[in-house]
Amino acid sequence: MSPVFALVDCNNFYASCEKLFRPDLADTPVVVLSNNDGCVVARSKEAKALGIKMGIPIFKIQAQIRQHGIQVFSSNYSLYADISDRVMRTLEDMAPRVEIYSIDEAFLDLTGIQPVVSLHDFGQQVKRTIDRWIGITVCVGIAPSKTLAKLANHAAKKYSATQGVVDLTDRKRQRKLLAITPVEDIWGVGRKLSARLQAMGIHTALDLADTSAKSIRQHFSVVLERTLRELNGESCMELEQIPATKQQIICSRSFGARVTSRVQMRQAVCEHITRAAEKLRQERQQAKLLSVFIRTSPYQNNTPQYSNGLSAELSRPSDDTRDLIQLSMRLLEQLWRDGYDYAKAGVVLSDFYDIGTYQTDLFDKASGHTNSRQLMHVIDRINHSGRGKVFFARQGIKKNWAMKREHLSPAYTTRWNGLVKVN
DNA sequence: TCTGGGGTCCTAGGACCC
DNA sequence: TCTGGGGTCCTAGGACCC
Repeated sequence: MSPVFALVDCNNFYASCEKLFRPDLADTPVVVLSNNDGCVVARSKEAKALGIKMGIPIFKIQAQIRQHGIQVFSSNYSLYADISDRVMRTLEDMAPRVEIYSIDEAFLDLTGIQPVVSLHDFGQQVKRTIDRWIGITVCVGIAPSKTLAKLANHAAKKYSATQGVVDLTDRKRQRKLLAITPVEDIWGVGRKLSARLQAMGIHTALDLADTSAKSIRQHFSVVLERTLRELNGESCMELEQIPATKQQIICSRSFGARVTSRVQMRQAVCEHITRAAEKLRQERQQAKLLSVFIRTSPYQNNTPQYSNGLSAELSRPSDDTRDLIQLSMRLLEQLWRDGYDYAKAGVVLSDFYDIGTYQTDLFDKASGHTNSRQLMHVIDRINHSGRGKVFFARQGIKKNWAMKREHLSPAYTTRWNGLVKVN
């Protein structure tokens, strides 16, 4: 049976989440900012209509914000993650196999449902249900490959006549859409590839689909060859229900204010490594390799620049925050140079092992901390309870470098004191 | 003054071995 | 002493995505 995929994608997701609890903002332009209130990462449809571009630094649109009364929000990930969960659970109730692809989109496997219910009707039903139950608007694209489903979803978003659902299982409709799709709008084709393709005279998705797979393979790579095949309706990417275990965990941040002292930098790295260790334990993995990097701002070209990173192995894989802090502090001491305005620091954990599978050598001493597992478990539980935080002294208390979040909305769904009040 | 963060996959090239 | 080629493994860097 030939496969059928649906891509369900939430419209303007972060902006929609912010509006969900603020009915007064229903028709107001809303933008959501990146961490540190740096640039715009989401826009409501009203903000898009005003021409606010994705990724633009906030300071460049101050005039428009004032002029049009645009509402600005710092990103509130716990809110978005919670709304996302509700959407995904609803999808899982409606389709037998679901791949959660990102915080705001999911692929569904619709193979074989056709004789029972029309694909278009099913798409409409999904859209209606998410709208009624959660209050989030989604668009649905349906096609025989993931790449085409993405394209169908784009079309559903772009053309209002589709009412948010496009069934692209028909070959003729596929080619019609491909013909009016610029090559850079294809999933998997970014700026660089697009430029090279244009130079070869490949301007539309249809141009790419009609190029020989062999020549694309030669000039580019298997990745683009796969994209080409998918554009022709040949499914080369399967639905992946079970998320693959991570290969690496990165925690990094730009500072809210420049860091110039070693003590503050230690606190920041400590904080990152602590978060990374939490994520690692959530994955039920232990890491053997740790990297630390620090750098000044590449945008400040009138001040001296420094950027450096170092990696080191632990003697054995660990998920104990104390081991990771210790090693990261050693690396930081080697990296640190006085006299710079540091803008960002981060840590990377990699080389993962399932807990208990690492082969120690015969003469390895018994593991470092006897109470490690229990202690980390207790710390994680307290920190997730919402009732308070336990942290390591090194993380510091007065954090001048902490992330800027001046426009944060309340935690409507995950904190009691963030609950909406009805008067 | 102010420009995000967290990932994946693929390829080329060097090191090393036989 | 000189010369050759094939294979594997690892890493860095590039490109992409949301």
